[in-house]
Amino acid sequence: MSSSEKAFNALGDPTRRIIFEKLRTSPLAVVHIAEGLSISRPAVSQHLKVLREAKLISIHQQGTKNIYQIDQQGILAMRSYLDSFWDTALAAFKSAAEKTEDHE
Amino acid sequence: MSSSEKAFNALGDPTRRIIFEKLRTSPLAVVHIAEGLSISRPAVSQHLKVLREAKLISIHQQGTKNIYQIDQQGILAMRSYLDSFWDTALAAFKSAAEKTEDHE
DNA sequence: ACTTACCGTAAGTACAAACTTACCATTAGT
DNA sequence: ACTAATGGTAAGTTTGTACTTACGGTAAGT
Repeated sequence: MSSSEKAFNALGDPTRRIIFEKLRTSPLAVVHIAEGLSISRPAVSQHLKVLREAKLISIHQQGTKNIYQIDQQGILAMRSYLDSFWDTALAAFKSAAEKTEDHE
Repeated sequence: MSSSEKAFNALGDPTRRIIFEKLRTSPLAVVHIAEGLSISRPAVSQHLKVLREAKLISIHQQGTKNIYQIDQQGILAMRSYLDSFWDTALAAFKSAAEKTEDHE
């Protein structure tokens, strides 16, 4: 399973997107990530594991707390996947358009 | 449900990513999209609906054939979502780093 | 008009994965 | 040493969703 595949799978879940977005402004401990969420803390832990394996977040310990923060690797993987569609899709679109249109 | 949310949900499924990638090089009719896939054609139709509602693909008819092609809207939505993480996550990372490091 | 090719939708099933509770491990503080 | 705080994992349940088959509907060809 490629890097971007894991990332797309991970962000395919709404709850994981919410968790991911919580880390946008600053790193957070698990307790704080779980705050306000309607699911149990173990469920949050399981989501964090998926996000971590997709390299969308990274962890570092601080005493008894596990601090999670955004990891750029996963984001980069998704970006380049999407970019790989960009030009080729545009070319495909053009060639399709040129069948009905005529010049320029 | 926002535009990017639908797109992430759509590309969260491996089969839909395969279908999406099949359209990378050129637009295709449903029959050709289903070729080589191990699922039934109606299943493909259902996936196409999800991708279409996420604005990741668009459709245009050609006789009795329904031709699908990449739609840039969905890709753009995902890109800007990811980009919105870019700077802020970087800033968060920096501020975290500055606590342990000291200058520059 | 009839047949063939193409494809979407409905309804029901089966399975993956998102949950829960229960438990255990580690660290910090007293 | 004991307690409290933090959080990961195991096992089992439940639910969402990716499938299937069956059907209907439209367009093109004869």
